[in-house]
Amino acid sequence: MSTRRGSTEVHEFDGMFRGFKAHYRVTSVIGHVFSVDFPEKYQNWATIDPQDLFDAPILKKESNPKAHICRHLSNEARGCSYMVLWLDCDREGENICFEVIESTGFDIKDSKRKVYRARFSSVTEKDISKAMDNLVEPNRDEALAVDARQEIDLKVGVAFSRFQTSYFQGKYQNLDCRVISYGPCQTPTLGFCVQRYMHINTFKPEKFWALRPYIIKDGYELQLEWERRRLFDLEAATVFQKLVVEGRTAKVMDVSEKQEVKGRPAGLNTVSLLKVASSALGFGPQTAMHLAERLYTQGFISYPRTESTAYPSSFDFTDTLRAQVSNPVWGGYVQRLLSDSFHKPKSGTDAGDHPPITPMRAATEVMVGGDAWRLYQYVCQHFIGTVSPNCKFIRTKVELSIGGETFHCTGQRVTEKGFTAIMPWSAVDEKKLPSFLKGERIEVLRVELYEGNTAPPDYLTESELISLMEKHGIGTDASIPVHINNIGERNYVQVQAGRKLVPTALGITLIRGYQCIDPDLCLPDIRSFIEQQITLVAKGQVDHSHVVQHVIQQFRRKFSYFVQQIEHMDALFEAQFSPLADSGRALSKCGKCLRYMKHITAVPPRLFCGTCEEVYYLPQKGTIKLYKELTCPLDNFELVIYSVPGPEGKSFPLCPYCYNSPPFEGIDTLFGASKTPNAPAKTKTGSGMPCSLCPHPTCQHSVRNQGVCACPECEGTLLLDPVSFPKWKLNCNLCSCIVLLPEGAHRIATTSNRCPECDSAIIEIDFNKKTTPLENGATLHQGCVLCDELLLSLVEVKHGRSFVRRGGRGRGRGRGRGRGGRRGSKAVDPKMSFRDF
DNA sequence: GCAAGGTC
Repeated sequence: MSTRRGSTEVHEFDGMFRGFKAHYRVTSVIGHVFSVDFPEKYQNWATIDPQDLFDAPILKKESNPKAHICRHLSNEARGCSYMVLWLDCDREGENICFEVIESTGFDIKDSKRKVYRARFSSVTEKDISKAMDNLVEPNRDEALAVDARQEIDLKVGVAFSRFQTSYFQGKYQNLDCRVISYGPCQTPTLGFCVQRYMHINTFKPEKFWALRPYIIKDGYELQLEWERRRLFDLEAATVFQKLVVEGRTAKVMDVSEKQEVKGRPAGLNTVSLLKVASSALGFGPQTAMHLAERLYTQGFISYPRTESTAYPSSFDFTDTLRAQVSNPVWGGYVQRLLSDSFHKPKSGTDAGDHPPITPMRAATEVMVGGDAWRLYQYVCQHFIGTVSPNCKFIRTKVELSIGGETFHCTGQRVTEKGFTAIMPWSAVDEKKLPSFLKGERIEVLRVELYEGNTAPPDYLTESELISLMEKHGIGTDASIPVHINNIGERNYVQVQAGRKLVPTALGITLIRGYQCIDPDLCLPDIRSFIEQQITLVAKGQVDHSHVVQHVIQQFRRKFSYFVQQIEHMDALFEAQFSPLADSGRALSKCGKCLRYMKHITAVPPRLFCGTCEEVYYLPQKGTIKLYKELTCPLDNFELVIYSVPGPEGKSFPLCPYCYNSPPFEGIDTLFGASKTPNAPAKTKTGSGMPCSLCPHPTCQHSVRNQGVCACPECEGTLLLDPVSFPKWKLNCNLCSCIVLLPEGAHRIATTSNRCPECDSAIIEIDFNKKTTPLENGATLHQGCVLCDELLLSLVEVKHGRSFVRRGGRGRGRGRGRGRGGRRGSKAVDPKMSFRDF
């Protein structure tokens, strides 16, 4: 086999296919190739009514455009006569099959260039050969069911999330949450936590009483258990107490011994691993998955995402056990298992996905590190437990009668430790009991009337939550940790000691809100409903688009009812959170009513106009100040200055209105550059549009009119930092590049003139009289920062990793969209380079 | 800034 690199590796070899010689080419994807989203036009929160999202078209976009998986598949498929799809054998896997088919340009109807699907549930030679000999066709219906789920989840989730975020963030300042999300998995997950919280809060303790007689037998003092356990009536309990006290002696009515069995575990699946990781090892589900993934990629354990607890018939237990013989703790135990012939594991369930999680090769703490080591140890112990004998013990029960009431005591004696030898935490407690003879009479030492209170349950533990999610079909093995993480990240719950999930005021208020408007919204049935509907598609019983239409229609109605009734939920918020009007300091003037808006610094930062009852979001990080009372010529809003935090903080002006509603249709496509690999996310300005990114042709604050020249590091433009006096500088609007200008100058400004050489903006500098570099004490100088020798000698590039030569970009202003320009005639202009800096 | 699903 030969292997070469690509987006993913490609392996090639010669072999046989269906009785003919064939050259094989094997490559892979990395999860879904595509994911769904709304078209650009629907991305603007300020202009799109969430209700319209239900009717919006949806697009499939490449999940990871940088990986170029689609192009890779298309390239590798060229020249192939057959394609065999070996994806996970579940619905999502079937859906990915069709994503691959689409990417490669194969056609399932083409009888010459055939597409096959391999069905297998483990990657062993036997299973692979069997699947290769029994190729089937990919199942379109199963794939369509996933398409349906994707569209439903997207539309429902995004519509509700946008509506409730805008509504509540537009009214309250201390929600402490960037987004108030809704989802058919995350919301019921939160619902479970809040349900437990309410159970605790509404719990009314009740007094109960129990009789506890004590006897002495063979020198041991023993407390006997009452057959009635406990009574909630003191009077009745006192009557029984009197009877028992008067009984004075206990008569042994029966002594029985029973052989009991505690069964060894079945194979380990993801959900069990996550539960143990949380309850016994103290790792949250997300951490546990990361550790498990690392152990998997390093070859120490098998694939960690599986539902199955049944081992495949081809599983090699001997090999897996042998790898553990060298372990200092359980090596000897494993050796004995191997020589005494290990036990056949419990049958478990086969979900048809992957085998249970098992150790693959021996590890040491030094090899994998502390946390991963603890998880690895558990995987090993669990695996060895599954092929160990059951635990056997004898339970002795002694029944006694005192004054006509029945009591008992029990003892336990382990006869065979079995798997509990390797999993000591599940050991059966030994309880010694003296021997009793039937008919024997024993004096009663004393009779206690125990008074107790019923107690509420504790907060839901992560482990209990995982069980509930699994039981109700909320999420999958891969997504359960994500949902649990989400409700924490959004500040709906907090993880307390013992990995207990305590809902926050926000979490509680949200669930109580759904409960009073439409309880369906936070019940687990909402997921079951979607699952059950798309199963109809998977089975080919109902058309995909019918199901989507039907389900979307249901949710559209739920949504409009929710919007209509939101005041009921709002009443709960009102009681819990502070209105925007009560907080924040007046900062800048609204362009509509010309009154001051308040600056809300709580997450998410916003400006709030109390008169217009409008909210204008601001960048997440950094500080906001008024910008010289300048106003935006397009909408009259007073501009603010946004400063990126850090010692070399950059500042950019932004208009609160334009930032939220860019002044052009299709503005986002103009920002193609912000989505290229060089530029993304580095702007740290959030998703809005500051003036430094605005290409408006006439506004004097736009990058078209404030840009000086092209950034030497990226596709961005350098702009004069208007508040950087006396340490004047140019900031790139996309990356971290900064160019320091002559320090201490009185004034530096851009002019409307352009450099005839490189088309950069000519800047004007008014030097300080004492430090002017100009002859005869002159202070005023105009020039191009790139071409003027004096200026060039006075500037310095910061954060420029490489001074690459840039060319063919025109003037840098407006990203080369400027008028005229010299591109073409002089494609590579050395003057555009910052090399000389 | 939004869902849930896949994956390193």
